[in-house]
Amino acid sequence: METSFTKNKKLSCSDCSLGNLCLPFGLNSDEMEQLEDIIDSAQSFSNKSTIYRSGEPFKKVYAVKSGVVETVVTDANGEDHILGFYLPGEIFGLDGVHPNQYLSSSISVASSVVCSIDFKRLSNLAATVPSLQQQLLCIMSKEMKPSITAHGEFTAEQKLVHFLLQLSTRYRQRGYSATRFQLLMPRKDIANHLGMAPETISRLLRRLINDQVIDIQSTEVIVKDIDKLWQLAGFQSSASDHSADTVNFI
Amino acid sequence: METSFTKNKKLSCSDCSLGNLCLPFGLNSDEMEQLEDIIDSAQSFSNKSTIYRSGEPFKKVYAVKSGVVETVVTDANGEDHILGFYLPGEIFGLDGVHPNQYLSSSISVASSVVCSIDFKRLSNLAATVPSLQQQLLCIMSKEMKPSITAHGEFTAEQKLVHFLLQLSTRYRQRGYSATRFQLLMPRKDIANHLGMAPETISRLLRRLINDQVIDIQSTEVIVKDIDKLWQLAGFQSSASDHSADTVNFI
DNA sequence: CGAACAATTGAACCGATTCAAGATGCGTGG
DNA sequence: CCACGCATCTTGAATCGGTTCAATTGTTCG
Repeated sequence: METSFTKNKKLSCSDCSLGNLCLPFGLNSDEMEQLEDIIDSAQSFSNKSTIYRSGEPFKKVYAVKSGVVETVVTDANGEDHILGFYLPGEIFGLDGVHPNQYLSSSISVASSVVCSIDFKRLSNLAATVPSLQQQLLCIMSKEMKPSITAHGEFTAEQKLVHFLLQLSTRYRQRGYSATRFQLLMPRKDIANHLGMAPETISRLLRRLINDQVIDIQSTEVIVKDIDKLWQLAGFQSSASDHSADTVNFI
Repeated sequence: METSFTKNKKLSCSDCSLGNLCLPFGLNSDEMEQLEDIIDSAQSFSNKSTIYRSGEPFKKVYAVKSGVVETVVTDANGEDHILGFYLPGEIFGLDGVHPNQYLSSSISVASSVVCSIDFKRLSNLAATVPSLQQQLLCIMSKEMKPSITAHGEFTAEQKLVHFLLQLSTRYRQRGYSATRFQLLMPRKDIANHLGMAPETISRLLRRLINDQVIDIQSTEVIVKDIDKLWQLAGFQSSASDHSADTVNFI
């Protein structure tokens, strides 16, 4: 049993990110077949359409294939709170494991394609495939790390810059450009997520553009000075390499 | 395989909380023995002493037996950020699963007793004990739900009141009183965690005391009007029952 | 093309921080 | 046991960052 961790050399923690396919590396072809067997076919969702609703029983987890998905909770006052955005290659819905129902709703931003996986079958499979189990735990461990900027004590600019860096890093991890990427979600949603007014987002982006740190062409962000961006985020280290993995945390 | 979820009727999601012992229900005596076998003996930590440091390799997860433990990250500017507090019966250290090292440090607030569990052995055991696997996933799923008040858009009073309600709920879940509990961590740490100034904590607590909502006697909080507290938190529902489980989320 | 919505920009306002000072509590040593 | 010193907590007044409100411009789509 102890060896089940060490013998599978194919799996390292950086593999946890799951590639652009719905699911992970480190499986032999037989295991991979079993896995593909339980993945449902991809579904398309148009802008603002709901993938699952808060309160529904937890059955499936989802992987984004294209587009962006946001998760939202509505509080007792009817106010929505956007908890996070999920980019292509990322998994969402795992927060439903606990009370065995989704506590947030997931909504497609722009049009998105997602594929779903029955969680019971996935977790049963994980019990027989150690590397799959570890990857599941890895993904969840990652999501346990709230963006540190959520913990207050940061200026609006730091929060926004950090948000941009996070997107950049996550796109890069999935094989996309870290310096040219889509900002598909509306300002209003970014503002909601970061806990500030849409007007503030506007003003700050304007300032970043004026200062030649970034450029924005329609929905595309072009990072012109990533070091400056890191500096503005409040982490002066030339952190562009290894810290990529910890951007969610620090 | 499919039946491994349904046959173990002893396990329901509410069991995920782990009792006051280090580990969970739903195991037969043989499984329980295997589990106890891998739990290390309890260790004591004095006030402000470190249990593990950010950057150390991830080896163990920990359960609080008494006292309070906080997890902290230090950013590149040398500023500390308190990510969370762990009460008796709760598990911490699981955030280290991902990059296979701890990204936060854990520090005892006041004096605490904790026991540790080697994670490799725990996760190997989980692979053979489905209910243990599910509980692991459950605990992590719970921690994936950041306190919604962290997502900005809340007044300082709402954040603080929500924090108090969260403590109350978590103490109750572990069999302690929901209306009389210890506030062991200093104001400064609460302020840091909630992203506000210590002075603000002071003023708000004073107001809550003046308004007869709570009382504070040295380190003990006495909740005098829990309905009012929920109301102040911004969730007017008489939510004292089932929402207990979702307090982290909403 | 025009309507509806999203984004931008300016000016007044407000909540929370900051700075400064005083109060309370607590362990140590005389 | 009290006196001292240090740390935590409390309270007040000035300041500032970000919000709110309002008006304008830009963009998307039927």
